Amino acid sequence: MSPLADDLGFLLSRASGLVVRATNESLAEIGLRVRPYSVLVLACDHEGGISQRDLAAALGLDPSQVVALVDELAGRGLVRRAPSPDDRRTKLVAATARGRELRERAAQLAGAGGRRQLGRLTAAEQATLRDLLARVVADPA
Amino acid sequence: MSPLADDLGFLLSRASGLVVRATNESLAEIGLRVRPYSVLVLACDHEGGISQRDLAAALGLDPSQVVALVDELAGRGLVRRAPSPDDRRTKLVAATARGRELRERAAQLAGAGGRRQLGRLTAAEQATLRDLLARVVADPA
DNA sequence: TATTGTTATACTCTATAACTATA
DNA sequence: TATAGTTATAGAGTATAACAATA
Repeated sequence: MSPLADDLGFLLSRASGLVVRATNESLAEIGLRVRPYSVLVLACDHEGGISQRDLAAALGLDPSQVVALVDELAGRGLVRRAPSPDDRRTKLVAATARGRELRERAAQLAGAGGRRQLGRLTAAEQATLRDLLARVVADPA
Repeated sequence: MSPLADDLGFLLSRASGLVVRATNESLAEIGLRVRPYSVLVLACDHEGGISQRDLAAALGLDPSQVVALVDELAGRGLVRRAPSPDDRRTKLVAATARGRELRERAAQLAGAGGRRQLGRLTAAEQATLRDLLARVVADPA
């Protein structure tokens, strides 16, 4: 008999929706949205490139969803697909110089967008929230 | 090592996605999903009915999205639309007896679904999470 | 046989614009 | 003029199934 405003699942999806929307609005200035941005971040942070399978796992997406995201970034010259030297099935997605350059600006914009909602919490509270959510999200393996 | 794993916005949308999916899977047994379920809850908790405009505000949706949700529940005889005595533009959405009956089972199922992810936190931690999210979500007015 | 990337498809969600009937 | 509900539409997100190349 708990009212909706106390429902953790509802609060979670509401908070997520607001933060994603605010972040998308900030990223619009450089023609990015949250999903492609997160792909760019992962590509930048893996020097030798990251396979689409690993990309999908890191983002919690199905590999089939990753294709269009990489296509979009590759079409803009922000990442490129390179065949893996170890396994010819695998394509390694790596950031280009332009991609790395844009990533810095993107990170600033994304941060500013998120703060429109999350700035209501102190730094300590944000850290608490981060720890709690990390445990909710963690793979129980 | 993943930098995204420290991003609060990413964690939020990931956690929300997992909880919503688990809840939808649980609710599938009675042919409901999270959104229609939340409408049913609000209809049940407002004895005299709630206007679609207030429903939209409470759920953070556009009024146009509420129409199909109410249609679906009304089509199953779980809620009904009644004209407001005060304003003939307004329709009050109220739960039927069948709606109230199903709501109890639905709440059990939704709770069980959410616990598949949120049960990793103690009750105290869940309360902390609830308070933090409530502040992120709150209207700053 | 199993896995990586891919295509295809369908359904849900989100976001707007515009219309109607009331106020 | 403004508001409540509605219709319509388009784009983004989610979920599966199946296929080709490779392991």
